[in-house]
Amino acid sequence: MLGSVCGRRQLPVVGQPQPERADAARNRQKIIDVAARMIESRGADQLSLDEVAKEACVGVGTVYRRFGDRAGLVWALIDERERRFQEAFMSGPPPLGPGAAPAERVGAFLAGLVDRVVSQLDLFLLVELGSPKSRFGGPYRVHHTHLATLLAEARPDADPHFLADALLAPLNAHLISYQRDERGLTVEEIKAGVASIAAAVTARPAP
Amino acid sequence: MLGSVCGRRQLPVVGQPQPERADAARNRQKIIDVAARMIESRGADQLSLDEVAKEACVGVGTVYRRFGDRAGLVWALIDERERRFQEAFMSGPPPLGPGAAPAERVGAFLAGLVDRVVSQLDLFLLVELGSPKSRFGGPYRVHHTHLATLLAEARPDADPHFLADALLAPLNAHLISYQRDERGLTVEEIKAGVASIAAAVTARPAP
DNA sequence: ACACAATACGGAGAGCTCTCCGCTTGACAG
DNA sequence: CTGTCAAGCGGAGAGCTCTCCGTATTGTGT
Repeated sequence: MLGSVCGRRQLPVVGQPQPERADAARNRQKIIDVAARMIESRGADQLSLDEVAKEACVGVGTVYRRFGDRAGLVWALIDERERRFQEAFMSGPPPLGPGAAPAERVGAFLAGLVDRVVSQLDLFLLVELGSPKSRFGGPYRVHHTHLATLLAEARPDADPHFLADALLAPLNAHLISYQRDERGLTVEEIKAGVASIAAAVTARPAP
Repeated sequence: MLGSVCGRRQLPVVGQPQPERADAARNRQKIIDVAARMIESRGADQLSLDEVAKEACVGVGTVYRRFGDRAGLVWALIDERERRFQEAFMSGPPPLGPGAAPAERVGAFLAGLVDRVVSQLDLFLLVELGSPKSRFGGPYRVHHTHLATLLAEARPDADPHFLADALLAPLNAHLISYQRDERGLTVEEIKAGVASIAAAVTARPAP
C-alpha cells in the first residue's frame, strides 16, 4: 500500500532555530509525513499511532514522546492551516483582520472558523475526542482570547469570556458533522445560523 | 405495563426496555448495580467494562450485548434522573412545564439542564466521548425537540432547530467542566451567562 | 413432559493507546 | 579528536474496548 519511508534521509531544514536535536526533528517530520499520508489514503478515523510508528520506522514510544497523544499528533497536522488562519484574523485585511467594527469582525471570524472546521472536519473530530487539556489548550485558547477581545469592545456590559465560549461551542466538529450529515444542513445554512446568533448577541440590549 | 405483544415483533424503542428473557434482565440489573457502585467508589473515569463484567460475574460479551458500548452503559446509569427531568419539563409545573411564556420556559429549561449536567458531570463527560450516534441520539434529541418547539413559539422568524443546537452546545459537559475547574466560574455564573444568551436570542430582533 | 427455535451466555483474542526503562546517539567543551 | 551526559530511542507489556462464535438457557407449542 503505502511505500515505506524507512531509511530515506530527510533534508535538514536550515534557518529554523532548533530546540530539538537533529534526530528528534527528523523523526518528528517523518511521523507527520507518514500520518498525513495515511489519513489521506484511509481516512482519519482509521489512524493508528502504532501503525504510524511502524510505517515511519520509529518506536511507538517516539511518537508519544514527540506528540503526547493522538490528539497532539492531529494538532500538528492541523497546525499549518491554523497558523495561516491566526495570521489572517490577527493581522490580515478586514473584515477578518483589524480595521472593521468589532461586531463585523466577530461575524467574519466565526464564518472563517466554520470553514476551517469543515475543511478539516475529520481531524477536528479526532481532536475533540482527546483530553480536555488538548481540547481547550492551544488553538482553542487563541480563538477564545481573540473572540473575547472583540466581544469586550462590542458589548462592554456582558461577560466576554463566557460569551466567547458560548459562541465557539456550536462550532464544535461533532455538532457540525451531525448537522450536515444527519440533518442535511449545508455549510452556508450553518454559517447563517451562527451569524444570526452572533448578531443577536452583539446587538445593544433592548432598552 | 407493556400490552400484550400477540406474536408481533417489537421495534426497539429508546428508553423503553424491549421484552427480555429473565436471565437477560437479571444480568442487566446486576451490571447496572455493579457499575454504579464502582463509579461511586472510584470515580467515573476509572470505569472499565472488563472489570464491571468480572465483578458482576458475567462475560464481557454480555455487557456489550446489553449496552452496546461504554456510553450506552453510562446512559443507563443516567436514565432515571433524566426521565424525571423530562417529565418535569413536559408535564410538570411552570415555569419549566407548560403554562409559562415560551421565553421563560426556555430559560428555566436551560437552567435546569445546567443543573443536571453539573450534578452528574463525570457521567456526562463519559457520554460525550462516545460515538456521535450515542451523543446525539436519545436524550439529546428529546432536549433538542423540546427546545426547538419553545423557540419556534418565541421566535417564529428564526430557524428553531439550529437555534436549539446552538443553545444546547454551550451546555456540553466538557466545556462546563473546563469553565468551572480551570477558569473558576461558579455554576450560578454559568447559568447567568446561559440565561443572558437565551434572552438575547429570544428577544424580538431590533427594528 | 418434551422438543426445538430463539435468545443469551462466556471468554478468547484482535487491535488499540499509552507507559516504562535500559540502551544509544548527538552536541559540545576541552 | 575524544569524553561526557542529557536527550532521544525502541519496543515489550499493561490494560483497555469491542467482536466473534461455539455453547448453554429459556420460553413456547404440542
